Amino acid sequence: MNAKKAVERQTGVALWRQIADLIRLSISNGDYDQTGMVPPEIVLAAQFGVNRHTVRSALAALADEGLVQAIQGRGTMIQRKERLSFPISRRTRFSQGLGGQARETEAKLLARAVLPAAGEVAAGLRIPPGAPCIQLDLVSSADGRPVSCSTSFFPEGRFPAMAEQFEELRSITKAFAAQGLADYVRISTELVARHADTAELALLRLSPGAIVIEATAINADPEGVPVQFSRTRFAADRVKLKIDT
Amino acid sequence: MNAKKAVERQTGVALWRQIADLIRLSISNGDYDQTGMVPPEIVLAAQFGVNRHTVRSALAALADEGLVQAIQGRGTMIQRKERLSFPISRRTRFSQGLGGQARETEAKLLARAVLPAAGEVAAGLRIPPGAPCIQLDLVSSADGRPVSCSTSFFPEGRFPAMAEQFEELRSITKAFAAQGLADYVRISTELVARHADTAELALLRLSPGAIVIEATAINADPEGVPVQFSRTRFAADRVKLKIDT
DNA sequence: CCGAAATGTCTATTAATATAGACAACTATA
DNA sequence: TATAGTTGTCTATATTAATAGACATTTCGG
Repeated sequence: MNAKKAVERQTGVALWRQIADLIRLSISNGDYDQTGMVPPEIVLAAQFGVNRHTVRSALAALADEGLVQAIQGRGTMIQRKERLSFPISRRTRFSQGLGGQARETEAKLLARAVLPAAGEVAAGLRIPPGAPCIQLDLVSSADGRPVSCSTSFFPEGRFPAMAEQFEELRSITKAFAAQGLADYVRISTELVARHADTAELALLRLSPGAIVIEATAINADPEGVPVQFSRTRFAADRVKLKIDT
Repeated sequence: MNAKKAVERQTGVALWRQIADLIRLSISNGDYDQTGMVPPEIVLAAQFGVNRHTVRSALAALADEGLVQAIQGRGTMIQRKERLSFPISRRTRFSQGLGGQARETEAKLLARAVLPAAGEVAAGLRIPPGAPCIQLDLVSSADGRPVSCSTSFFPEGRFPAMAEQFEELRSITKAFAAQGLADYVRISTELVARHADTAELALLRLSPGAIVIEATAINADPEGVPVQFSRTRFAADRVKLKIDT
């Protein structure tokens, strides 16, 4: 359990960032729950085998994220410690899924468009390439912290008012219902983890070098006809995906 | 689709590493499939808004991974481009899951031990804390490339010969069968993505800063009694997890 | 066989990262 | 109210990362 906290040099990742990532991990693992504080800078410096100033750079980055707060004379206190558990199942719904974990969830519409379906999207939705589909870009937050950003495609022929309905109802599920689809299930999910790109860093308010989990999913009506192709990028340090089989 | 390839400075992640990660992503996305080559260094430098030497550092890192090979006068060729699709379902089995994607799969036993079950393991296996369990550490490879490393725990009371059987049969499924358990299913899976630690970098032969997907899973016999608690770390740039619901 | 286009190698300079040490400022407690 | 323990700030220096430019070397097509 007490994994050796080692950092490596000349890897293209600055020591202070490696250390910040490791401390963030320790916080979310609950390693410091007894005290509610990060160990003193000198102790951390010894643990990682670096200078105290290097540790200070790491802690400054974490303070910048709002994860910790240093108080002169006392120490560095942990402000926040979250990793929302996010269910992935046939019936995944964003806000429901988070259950009682967040007081408030929000889905914000970033962009909408109607465009001809390209290869992957057309194949997933099983519509001819070039057929019109509606694209919605969303950012979902829990308690004001962005958790994921997503791009969804819906067949325009079947759900022409998807964008308007979503804007009014603030929910994909309700927008489907308003257009005659009472229920839908997930028929396919693929997961990939990678570094966040610049757009994602901004949308999810991540620090550079952060990780996103990209879930490419297809939802279908009860008859199995695809109704939604979506690509959701989760902020990896804020969520844990729970797969219900 | 043509996402803007932007890099950021003063982030603690060297530009050459950010660029290497982006190029690796482009390769696995198939962006360069038409030519089978990476664009010329000058072009990449212009795209990323950096000096040619910085791009060269990135390409050198990728060449070090064996992903590309530069040939003077011709260009930089893509050597390898893989992302194994790995199914996650109630009946996930490592070698079966990879199907025809790899010619050869191998599971190597790194370490074995008998130890008292600690909190999380005991809870997952539903045995009293302190009850003996068998720990097996494995590295799984496909075609000689490490794909994942895992730590599994089995209740010693029920499967006392787990380690020996695995060593002989080279398969968890067969080792279970040899001890009277013909079938088992996955009852729980949790996924988290994070940076690889030093041990994982070595085991999976990753370059520093690489990402792992950590899957914490519980397998149970047909009656629903847990038989295995496992924590598997996948090399994120080599796999795509496919969830069958 | 020439020249365009690509990678390889070298030098020099600037900016960012990391180390080192000293001491000030603040907190909690004996 | 000392004092130990902690964070904050300053200076100085060495190492690494990034930029800039020049030119050599190799490949390939006209």
